[in-house]
Parts: sequence; structure tokens; C-alpha cells
Amino acid sequence: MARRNDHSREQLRDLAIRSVLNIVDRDENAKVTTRSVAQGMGYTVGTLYLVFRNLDDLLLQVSSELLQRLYSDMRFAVKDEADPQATIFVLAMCYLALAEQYPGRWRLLARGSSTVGDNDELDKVVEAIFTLVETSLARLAPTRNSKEIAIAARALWSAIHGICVVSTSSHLHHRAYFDAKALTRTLIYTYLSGFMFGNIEPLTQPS
Amino acid sequence: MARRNDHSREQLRDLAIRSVLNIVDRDENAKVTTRSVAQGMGYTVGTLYLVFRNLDDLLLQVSSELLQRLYSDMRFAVKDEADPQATIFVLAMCYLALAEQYPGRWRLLARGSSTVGDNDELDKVVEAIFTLVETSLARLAPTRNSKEIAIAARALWSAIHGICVVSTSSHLHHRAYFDAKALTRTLIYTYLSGFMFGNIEPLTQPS
DNA sequence: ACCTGAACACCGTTCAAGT
DNA sequence: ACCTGAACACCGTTCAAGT
Repeated sequence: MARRNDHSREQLRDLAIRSVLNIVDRDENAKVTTRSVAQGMGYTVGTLYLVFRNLDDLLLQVSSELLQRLYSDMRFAVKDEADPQATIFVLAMCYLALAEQYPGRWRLLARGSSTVGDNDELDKVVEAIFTLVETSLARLAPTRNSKEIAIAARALWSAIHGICVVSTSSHLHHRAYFDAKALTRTLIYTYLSGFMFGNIEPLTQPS
Repeated sequence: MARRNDHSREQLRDLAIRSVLNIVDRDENAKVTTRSVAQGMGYTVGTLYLVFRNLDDLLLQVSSELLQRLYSDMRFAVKDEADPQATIFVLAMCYLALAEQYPGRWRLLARGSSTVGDNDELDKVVEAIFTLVETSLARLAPTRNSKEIAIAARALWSAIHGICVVSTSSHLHHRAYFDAKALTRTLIYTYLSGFMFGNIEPLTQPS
């Protein structure tokens, strides 16, 4: 057999992405394999290479899709009348919820892609998420300039990401008050407290 | 041929670890393979399984070794008379230096081991590093209790780790003031400022 | 007892061959 | 034009066989 034409290229793309999500949802430690993805689609391996450059390209597009959904969740969760501090906390909780409820999907996101550069869809949504954080930070500390806001947003979000990484990965998962939510909570409020009232430079200059 | 007996089990372990470091130092993106490791040792694959349970076990032992060296560097870099803020900054810089100078080794560390639990050597040195941070935090904010100190140390270190992860991985590496050192700097001083003077709880309670 | 290297079951990727 | 499935070069792991 050959030539089925049951699905358009676009439909094949969706089938593949759905198949990947299925695999990691069923078992967060499962290895995503071209053969297993193809089987989940009802096609053979070769077909994947008609739609994607390679496996990394497929996984990158899955990541992009996941981040777009995360961005939607965030937009939905944010209340315009809420104070900026609470808003940033809510944004972080959206991220944590993804890591806790869909650990397999989160590992897909966290996995550093060996390929670099090409995927602008992904870059765009990452930028959009950062803009949400920056908007709240600017409202919180109106006297800070846009460069300080940009740095703070990246530092803070890297930090939240780091908490997810560490708490998801092996070490230090025992002990109630070391869970991701508590760490994120103290991180955000401590950091924001410093951001509002403190000076960004050290009180004592390190050598 | 068989039966060479040139090296003791301990020497084979060292040879294997050295071989792994050689591979990732030569090319940070190189895949560490049982065959390539064995070749670097001057042995064949089978020999690796006399010394290690499997590849993951070997890589875990390499991580443990790297963390022990990092701990030594940190102990050496810390000056007892320095103020706690500067000390924490120095500790973070030791970590950043590893990520920047030996990106391959750092990726080995950051790689979440699929196996869990067994390696206590590794757990012990991680704990020791945290103790260094906790000691400085306790000196910085003597009124905080040990639980608050423990949480702060984990939150802060996860954050620094997150900055390394993000800045090492693809996204957001262009733009001078987004580099890891600047982000770590602002993170630490902002966070510590909040830790000393702020309240750990939100100023406005989030719903 | 120590080490080899062939074997096994997998993997990503390609591509001639079928419809 | 679309899809297959066999082929290729790899991979981690095992183990009978050599010394």
C-alpha cells in the first residue's frame, strides 16, 4: 500500500503533535520515538519526515503549542483589577500547574533543544509571556526604567523555572515545605519586596 | 585476548570518569556513549558493566565528582571575614564559572537523571553546598528561624540554577544585559534586600 | 577472574519502490 | 504525489567464549 491521502499536511501535523502529547501523558518518563509517534498516528515513520525536518523539529513544535496554551491560560487567569503582586503570583501558578498536572508535557518544554535559532513561533510566545510579567512589574515599581523591568522579569522568571526544574528533578523532593509552590511563594514575595523597596545594587560592593 | 588486569576496579572507575569529562570538554554537545567512553579508556564496552550498573550510573557518579570539585572551589573562594552578601555572590559565581568555562560538564550536571534515589554521595555534597548558603543567610538575617533560612536557601539556589539553565539553553541569549552574571547579580541583591528588610508574606494577600 | 566482541533489541533517518 | 517498509548506521546492554 501507499498513497492514502486521508489527511492533509496540516492534519498530519496535528495528529503527530497529539500523538506526542498522548505518549508523555500516559507515562512522563516514556521516550518519545519516531516509531511510537507514527504508530500513534496510524502512519509509518517515513510519513513524519514529510511533515517535519526531524524529531527535534517535531518536539520543538509541540513545545511551541504547549507554550501557546500556557499563554492562553495566563491571559484567562489574570484579572485586570488585581494588584501586580497577586498577578505575578497567578502567572507563576499557571506555570507550576502545568508542571504538576502534566509533568510529561513540562519535561518536553524543559528539555533543552539541541537545535537552535529557527523556531520563531516559539520565540514569539516566550516574548509574549515575558511581556505579561513586565507589565505587572512596571505597575508595581513605576520608578524603574524599562531596562530594569526587563532584567527583573527575566531574573524572576528564570528563578521560577529553576524551582520547577529542581523540584521536578530527583533531589530534594521530600519535606513538605520544600515543595515548588511554597518556594515560589517565598521567592516572589521576597524578590518583589526587594524590587520595590531595595536598591538593585549591593549594599556592600563585592570585590 | 582477555584478562589484562592492568587496572584495579578503582582505576577503571577513574579512567571512565576521566573519559566522560574528556568527551564533553572536547564538544559540549557530544553524546556520551558507552562505546565512546570505553574507547577513551582503552577498553571495550563490556568492561564498563563490570564497574557501573549502567550508563546512567556512570553519569551520576561523574556528576557527584563534579559537585565535589565545585564544593572545594566554593570553600576555597569563601573568605570568612567577608560580609554574607558578598559571600553568597561568590558562591553563585563559582557555579556560573563552571557553567561558562565547562559547559559540557555543566550540562552533565543539569541533565535530570531518570534513575532516582540511590546515589547518596551526590545527595551529601548537594546538602553541603546548601549548608554554605544557609550559613551566610543566617548571618545576614539573624532574626529568621532555621526553617525560613532553609526555604530561602533553596529558593535562592533554585533561582540561580534556573538562570544558568535559561541562559545556557537556546532562548534569550542575545542582548548584553541578559547574560547570566548580570541576572544573577540583580537576583541576589534584590532577593537579599527583600530577605533582610521585607516580610516573607505578601503585602496584599492573593485570593 | 578478567575482558572481549558478537549478538540482541532498539533508535533516527533515508530512499527506492509501490500505488 | 503520497506513503511504505526495508536498509543503514548507530545505540545500551548482555553473555558465551577465550586467556
